[in-house]
Amino acid sequence: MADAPAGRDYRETVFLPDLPGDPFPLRAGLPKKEPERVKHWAEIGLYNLLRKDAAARPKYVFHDGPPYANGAIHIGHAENKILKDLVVRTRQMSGFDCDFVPGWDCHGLPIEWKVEEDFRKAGRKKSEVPAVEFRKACRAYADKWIPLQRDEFRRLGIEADWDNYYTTMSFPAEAAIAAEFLRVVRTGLVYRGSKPVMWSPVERTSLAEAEVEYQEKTSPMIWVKFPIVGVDRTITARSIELGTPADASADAVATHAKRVKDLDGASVVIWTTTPWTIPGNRAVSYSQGIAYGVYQVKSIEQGLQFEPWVKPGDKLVLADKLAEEALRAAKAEAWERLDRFDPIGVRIAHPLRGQGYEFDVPLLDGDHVTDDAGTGFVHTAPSHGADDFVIWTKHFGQEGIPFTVDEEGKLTKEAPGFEGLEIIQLEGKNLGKDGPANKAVMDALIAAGALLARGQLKHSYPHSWRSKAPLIFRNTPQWFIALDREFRDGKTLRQIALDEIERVDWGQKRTGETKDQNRIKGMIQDRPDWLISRQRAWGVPLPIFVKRSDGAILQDDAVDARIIAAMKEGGADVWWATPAQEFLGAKYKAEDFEKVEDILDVWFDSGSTHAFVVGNPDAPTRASFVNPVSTIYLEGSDQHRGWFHSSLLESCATRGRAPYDEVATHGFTMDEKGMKMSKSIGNTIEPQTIAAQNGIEILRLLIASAEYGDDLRLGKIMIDQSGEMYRKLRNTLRYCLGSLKGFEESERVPLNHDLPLMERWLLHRLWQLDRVVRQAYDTYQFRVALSAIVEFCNVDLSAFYVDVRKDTLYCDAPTSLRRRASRTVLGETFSRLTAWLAPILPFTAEEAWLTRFPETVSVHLRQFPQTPAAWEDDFAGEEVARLREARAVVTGALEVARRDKSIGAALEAAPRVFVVDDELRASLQAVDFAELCITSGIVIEAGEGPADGFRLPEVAGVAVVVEKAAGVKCARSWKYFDPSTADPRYPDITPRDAEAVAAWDAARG
RNA sequence: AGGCCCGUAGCUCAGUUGGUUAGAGCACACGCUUGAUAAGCGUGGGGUCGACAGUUCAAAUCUGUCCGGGCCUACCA
Repeated sequence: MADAPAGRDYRETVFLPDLPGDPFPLRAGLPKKEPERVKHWAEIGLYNLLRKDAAARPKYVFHDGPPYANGAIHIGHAENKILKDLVVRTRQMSGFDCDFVPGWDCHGLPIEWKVEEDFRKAGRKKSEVPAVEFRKACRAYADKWIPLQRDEFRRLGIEADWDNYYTTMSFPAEAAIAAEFLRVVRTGLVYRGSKPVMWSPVERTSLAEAEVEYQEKTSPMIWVKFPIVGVDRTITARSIELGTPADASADAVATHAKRVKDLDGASVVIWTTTPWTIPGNRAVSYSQGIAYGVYQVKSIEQGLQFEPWVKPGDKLVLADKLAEEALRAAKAEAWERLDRFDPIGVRIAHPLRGQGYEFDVPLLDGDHVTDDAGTGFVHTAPSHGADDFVIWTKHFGQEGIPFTVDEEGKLTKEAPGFEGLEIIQLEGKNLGKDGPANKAVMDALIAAGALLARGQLKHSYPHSWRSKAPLIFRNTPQWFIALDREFRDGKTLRQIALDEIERVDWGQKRTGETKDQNRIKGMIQDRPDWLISRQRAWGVPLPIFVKRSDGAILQDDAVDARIIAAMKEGGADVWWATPAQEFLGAKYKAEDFEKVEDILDVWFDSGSTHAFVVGNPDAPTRASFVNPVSTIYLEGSDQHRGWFHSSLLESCATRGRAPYDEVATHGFTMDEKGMKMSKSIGNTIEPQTIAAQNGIEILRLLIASAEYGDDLRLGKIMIDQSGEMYRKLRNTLRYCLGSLKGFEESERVPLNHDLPLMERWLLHRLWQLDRVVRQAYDTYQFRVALSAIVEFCNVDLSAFYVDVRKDTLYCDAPTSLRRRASRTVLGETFSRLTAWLAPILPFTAEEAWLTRFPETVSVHLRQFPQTPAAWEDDFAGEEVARLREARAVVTGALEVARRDKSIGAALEAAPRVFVVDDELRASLQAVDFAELCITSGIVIEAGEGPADGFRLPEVAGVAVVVEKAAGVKCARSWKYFDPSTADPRYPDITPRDAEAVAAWDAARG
């Protein structure tokens, strides 16, 4: 072959990066390939291999917050689980053992509703279905969804212990949740109080806000007088300053005297549309922001067909803005404003004083009071309204809130004079209409002379969405966990929780962001006691007995142990299915105790998962949870009031510490305009759709590149952009694979400063990138890592290193040191890129890795490669940066020449480069600058260069004049060269190419 | 309605303690290449930093008000 004819086609001698059979095509076919890979990982038991591999490493616990076992997963679930997967995978590859046990939350209303509906369709009311049967149906419902969701999560590429997931409804979990509650009971924090809830007398049940619908209803409205019975001398700011209990100045005495005179016989007037709540009245609220006056009636309207209740001379206290309206309703004709009214120190009586309502009624300052309607004073019945309850408990705690209404909506003996009266009619054709309670109360008020006026009002009123009957607010006994009761080293639960919030890293240690910490802190600071009892069916009971004689909770280890043991065997159902005496044993008599039948707030369930899933902190459930370096929770930012919150309180109550060391949050998925996704608007995007159309890695990449702490925007443009990013990354891996084709260990060169500058520089870049990527992954800032990787691939590799080195890679002989160095360093690059990308692109990284190393098991069993400190090479870094600046002037000049049509490809040029600076000129001369500029030749000269030379304003002292390359075009490398230098055997190619072809020919005989 | 948070090029993001003409990648336009080719390279256009007011010699950066958006304020998870 030595005498190869001129005009030979050298293409076969060029080391092009195409791969035989193209095992790693640019067109990835992700939608089809991803599910196959998931199946493969399951088959080889990758998860167990990961555990085995990492068994000896430090532990890092990621505790999965359980999604609700109901319905197909949506895009929010996908973001959540993908972010978790990113953390788990990066921890695992950063030298830790990061075991991930996924879980499901199973109890709660949504399933209860669904099951209730199913029973109703079958013609059975919930009240007719035995509790155990009903619960069994709920369990079956959750059980149906778990495997479906699990498969959807696996499709997202989430690596987890999918065969050993946890649920909050497994028997051991239910027993553990009950046991956790009993632990809290032992702290003394659990107490029985009460709270008004939305109640449907017709259905005899409480309702959730979501079960309530608002409809028009006509109600009576009444203005009621609360007589003023005393005016105390007030303590002014000035007297406090002077240290005297009351202002004793002569002026103050006179002012007080006038005040007493003005208010003598006066009444504070309230307005309400629920007369039946008057027996429950315990306070009147006012607002400091409203101006009030004392009004005296001068005359009443004449010619009325009835005698109004108001009389000339009556003194009424009203908000100035609403006084006229109230006085007109009372049929007053003329009145006089005697004075402004100051509520401080005024004592008033219940309007039914003398009939069992002997107490004074305090005047309370409340933010909820407005002067938009009514009288500016708000009738406050803590049993019958949320605002009422809040303002009352703020001043007086749980004391003194009466139970004036029973579960049928009848007034009780705590409403003297009205016992047994129905608020709403429960039967007959008037079902849902007002019962006799309203009229009876109004009659009593009239008889007491306390009614000022009345009328009728059509307004929006809550109704049950099922029975359509009107609802009432009813005070019911409930169980609470106290936040401000000292229990552990003299600290309260609130204090311990706040201390733990300081200890935990909410991002302030990782990124300096304090918003999550502030948010949870604010919530814990402000929240009321934890209401933990619910009158529902699908949950874990409060497994306690209350002594009838004194209301104390029975605390007996033997009883508790029997309850827990039974639940471990038979689940929470045993609480309903087992006679109380069996739990109580021989020591107690069942009839002496009330068995609590409420269920626990489902937040208590999820707040207890740390106890039975990871065994926080001293009873780890797996070897991989022993002595963790750190325990992290990561959820949507709504969980500040959800899981983060309940877990914190539960664990602080039972263990005195938060169950986590780190918390990270993510925002919500929005549409492309940043608007909330909703089915009714039709702007939702399903993860299943992205998986089927684009491949789930496109979504993973999108999430990894986002600032996930903020809301995530999702639309076609973003998905397309992510697809482009994917293509670039994949093509980079593909090019590496092609360039490394047939690489053998013997070809490897030592990685030291004897390498060519380009390779020294590339190693230096990898060293830099290594630091950025590690630091970013350590702080869960995936976008920082990814953008550094992408920029490296685009700017350093594709546009520079590879572009320059193509000539070497394609045309040098295999023995060329330059080519060997390049391939060795590209191997290191490939090694790092596949590792760094593996958490984000688990499918593609695996595909690339196994394409190069088919004998290995999985890229995911790797660690992020250690990068030797010796790769740091500031000289190479700075030198190449200078060379690239000069190169930018050359490419700029070539672009001008191209526009002139004087050249096409860069190889057609041989520019002259004028460099003023001696040092820079020396740098250019120290390397093959033509190679860097991908030109066939280059001339470096000293000086400013000609005036019409090409210059860039940002690169001073460099000018370029483009000249066409001399000689002939090499038939192999397409470089222009002097044919007189050619090897006679290969006259049409450069000597370098001739050497390579000779070797190629020799290898093939 | 309140509490907390977000708002920099078409898109995703950088912008150190306030300090020169506000950056990157992608997208877009034009050109080159046709040996990364349903690829690769180069050049270029594009931003009153949500709006307004203030503090300052100087504001994307600090303060206030407003606008737009989100989460929370559920016997929802």
